[in-house]
Amino acid sequence: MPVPDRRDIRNLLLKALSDDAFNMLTADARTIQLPVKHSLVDSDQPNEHVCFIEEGLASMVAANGDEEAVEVGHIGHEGMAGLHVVLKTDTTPNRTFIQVAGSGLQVSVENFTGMLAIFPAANQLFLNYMHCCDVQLAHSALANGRYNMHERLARWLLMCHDRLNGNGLPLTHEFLALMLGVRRSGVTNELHVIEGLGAIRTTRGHIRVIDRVRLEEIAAGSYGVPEREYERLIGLPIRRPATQNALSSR
Amino acid sequence: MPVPDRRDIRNLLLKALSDDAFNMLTADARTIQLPVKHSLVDSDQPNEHVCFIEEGLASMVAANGDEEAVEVGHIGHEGMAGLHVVLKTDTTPNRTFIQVAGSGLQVSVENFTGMLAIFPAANQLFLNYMHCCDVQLAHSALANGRYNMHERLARWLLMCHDRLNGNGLPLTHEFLALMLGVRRSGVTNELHVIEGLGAIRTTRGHIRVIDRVRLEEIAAGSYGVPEREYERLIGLPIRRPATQNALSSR
DNA sequence: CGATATTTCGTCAAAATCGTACAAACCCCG
DNA sequence: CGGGGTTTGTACGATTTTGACGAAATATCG
Repeated sequence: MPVPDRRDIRNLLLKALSDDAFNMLTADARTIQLPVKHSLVDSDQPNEHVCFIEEGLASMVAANGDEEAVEVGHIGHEGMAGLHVVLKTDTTPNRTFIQVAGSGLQVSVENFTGMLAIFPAANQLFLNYMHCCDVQLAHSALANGRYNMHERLARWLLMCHDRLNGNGLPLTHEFLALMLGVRRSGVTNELHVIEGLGAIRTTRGHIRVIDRVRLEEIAAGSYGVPEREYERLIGLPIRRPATQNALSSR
Repeated sequence: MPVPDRRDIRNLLLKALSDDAFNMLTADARTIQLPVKHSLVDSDQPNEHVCFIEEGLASMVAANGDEEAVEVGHIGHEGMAGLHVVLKTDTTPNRTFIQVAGSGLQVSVENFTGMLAIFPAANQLFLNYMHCCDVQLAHSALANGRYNMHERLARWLLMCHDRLNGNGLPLTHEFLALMLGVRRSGVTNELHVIEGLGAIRTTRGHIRVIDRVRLEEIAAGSYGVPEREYERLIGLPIRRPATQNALSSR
């Protein structure tokens, strides 16, 4: 599929690029569909492309020799998959794959790094984004270490809400459990609690945010620092406006 | 204090630099003592220097508006404090400070970034180190999310052991608790268990590793991935040889 | 429509961890 | 030697999370 017109681009990083850099990058790009579980970066495998998410959600997951894994990075229309190529590193032990189906712009690694070499401002933009991801990683560790399921779940829902259109999040409890590294029925319980507090409404395979302010209260300090850093350095808002009782827009 | 002779340098990143890059960097550098709690990077404050650790240990800690904090990065003679300047980012929300007293080479940010601009190989070295720190961050999140105190404590001791000379680690339970984000007396209990397994011996304010192999078994999959990535990309060993019953060398 | 797979709900006892508190052991300094 | 601060050992109940299971509800597809 062809690249959409520049004005229709959703990806914030692409929006932040200069016209010249954008044109060079997209000369070689194409729009691809991103079905659930589609792999964007495999563990310890060089990847041929990076992918700018236009719609949907990807997760970066750290895993190891045991079967253990947790999500450490959240990527939506504000970011890209394959960030390690910004550091000119060929592979990474982390995996990245699609969690909520969508679409994205696929660019070859050569073209991407070539563009970075020519446009210093673009290179700096991606270094800034790299830094934001570092902060997000650090705060994933903080959340996992110091907050309980209640707050972590709210944090996770907020991060999804920031990165998806509308207020409906197509997520199963199973998936949330996998990402948070907790037991599935623990997620079920906590979702009920959060629903009882009036922040969300759940139906099978679907969670709707109805009071974002409340959700931010629940997440407490576990949410916010990486998001503010993104806005400071990239210059575009990532956090959604705090709509209360948004019973509209699915 | 003056910079030591190149051959006496302990820092692995400095060792990996070319002579020219090293000379440029150290023309402006000086050796400084690093007492416990000495701050190397403050939260959201631009720093004037970066610091290459020669001896001792620093921690990068993520914190937020609540009083919550955990260690997310471990820095010893294999690394440097102030890594975000490699990305040309002026500030970071994370703090970095000394945990085990030692010494390091202090270099001004201007000189450091100037050196990076002139020597592409050096720039790539630090990008590689950046990537290693990312992996470490990710695995801090993994450890916090999926491993219990027992394994996390062993992981932490191994990371200290890698970065300090000898087998003695000058650490109090209180400090370990702070870093791991757990209760102090929980650390006490677990240390007893690990001591009972014959991996360490503890005295007041001091932990001695006596069976590293055992310690690695205890840490299970929580330890190892970031270390292997470092060795792959930097080309120098970070993990200590597995000495059993090392009742020698303090 | 009916069969099948997926997703959700709920419950139990057990384990891990926490919060708090206090006493004992230890070290340093005067 | 003796005081004062630091570090460690230990205890208690409370809270959180787990592991394992089966039943109920809902989607999907032929």
